[in-house]
Amino acid sequence: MNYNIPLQNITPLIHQHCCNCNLNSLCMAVSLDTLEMTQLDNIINRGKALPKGYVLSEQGGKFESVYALKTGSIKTFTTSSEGDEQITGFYFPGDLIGLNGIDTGVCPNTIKTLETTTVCKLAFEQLDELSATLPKLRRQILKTMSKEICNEQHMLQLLANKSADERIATFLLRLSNRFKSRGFSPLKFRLSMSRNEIGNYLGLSLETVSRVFSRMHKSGHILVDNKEIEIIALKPLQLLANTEQ
Amino acid sequence: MNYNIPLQNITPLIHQHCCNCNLNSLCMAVSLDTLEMTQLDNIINRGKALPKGYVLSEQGGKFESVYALKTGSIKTFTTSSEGDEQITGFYFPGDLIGLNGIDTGVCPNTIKTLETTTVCKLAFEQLDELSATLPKLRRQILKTMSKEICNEQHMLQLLANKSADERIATFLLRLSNRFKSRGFSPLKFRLSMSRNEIGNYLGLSLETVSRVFSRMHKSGHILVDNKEIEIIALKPLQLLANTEQ
DNA sequence: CAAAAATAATGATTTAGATCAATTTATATA
DNA sequence: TATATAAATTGATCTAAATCATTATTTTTG
Repeated sequence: MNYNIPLQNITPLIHQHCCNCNLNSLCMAVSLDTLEMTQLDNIINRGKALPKGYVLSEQGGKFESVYALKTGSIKTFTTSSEGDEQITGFYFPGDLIGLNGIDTGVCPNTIKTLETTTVCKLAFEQLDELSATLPKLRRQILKTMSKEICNEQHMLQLLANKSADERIATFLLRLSNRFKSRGFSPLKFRLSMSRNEIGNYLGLSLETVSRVFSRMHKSGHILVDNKEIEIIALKPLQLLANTEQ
Repeated sequence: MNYNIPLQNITPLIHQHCCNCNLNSLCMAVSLDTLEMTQLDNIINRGKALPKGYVLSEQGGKFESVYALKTGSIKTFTTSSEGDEQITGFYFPGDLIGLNGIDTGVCPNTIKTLETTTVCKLAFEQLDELSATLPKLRRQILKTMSKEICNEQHMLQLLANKSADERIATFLLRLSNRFKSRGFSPLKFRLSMSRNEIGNYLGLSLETVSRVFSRMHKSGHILVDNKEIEIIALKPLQLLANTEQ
């Protein structure tokens, strides 16, 4: 055997099937056995790396596929008739994106990469058919959508009656939790979205986002170096958030 | 045949099976054939009229059932650790409620009647099993959740960057559309929720809700008589909403 | 690598809607 | 049917965050 293959050439190989994917437990394939995973494997279209700003699916287009995020990050947003954009979510490795097109058969939002990103593309019709015979897969799809609803209800709560400080603190803590569950550092991470995008998502102006970051930096809660964030005082930040993450 | 049976005694009889239910097309049973409907019928527990303020399911409780609303109206809300309530949705006949408990197995919000209300209770495990053999039913469940996600994303957009006037106008127009699709009058309806509940849902104080109602009344957009609303100028109201319903 | 463009930080000013307060109207209850 | 309680309206005041404006920093690109 040749052990001299460069790492970057090995990586795609060991990750090319669901059963070897390290995102297994987060993604579709949770708790499926080997045979079931092979069936799932057969309907997956593994994509190559997509550049920053790449549009995976456009609002108004036909709903056909869902996407499993492998590396990088993604934003979803709706564009109003006046042309202004509302970000509806940020997504990270292991997330399954695009299921909300089922109802109307039309994509209700645009899916766009925030940085270099790799995804697996799943044809929805085939996924649905497969789910008839794989109860665990069926349950996983429902769980994903259920979680999405809960996330959005959590956002409603945040937007309806929380201050700028509470929104930002909650935003950072939720990111922290999500990174943690993916095996990334929960206390030190890089924001792949701009201040403007954070503000848009949280219903704040970009100036307010910037000001709150500065304030939290000065008060010693976090360390802000442009897009690099380090949570210094977790408990006080949680207190500041004043909400469940 | 006896044609002298009072109407209130007939109604429960002709509505006791899904295939005779006038909410058919909105609810679970959309496009199922007679045999399929009979199967669905077997797992449904039809309830009697519930009084105003009745709690169907409490936040934190075990997730076991979903509810199909037959008559009346319902609100769902989350309660934070500090005890304040955030309304996440209002529901009307034909709506299917409670699917967001699937992810964690725990009810993420409380489901409460806003007035005298009747519902059908469906055991989720049985519903899921049945959906394996009934593709249309499976699709209907996914559609319901997908629609819920879209609704909430629409709310995010509303809360993130719309004025009080836009929020209220959009709220009224969405109600109008929902009543219309249920065969009720789209221009004249009774609000089953209080100003306080509307404000909570829309991220506004009850005073602002009241003021906007008064303003819209004075400007001739709507007619407000306490809980009775009549939309007088639909187009101008849509213009005021400045958003898709 | 320098110039241009985009993004972020910070200060000054404005404002929409919250909060506080009082009154009116509607609903529940004895 | 009167009384108590809750809900809604309306006015006065306050404030958090938006907007406008400038400067600094970062990123892109020729």
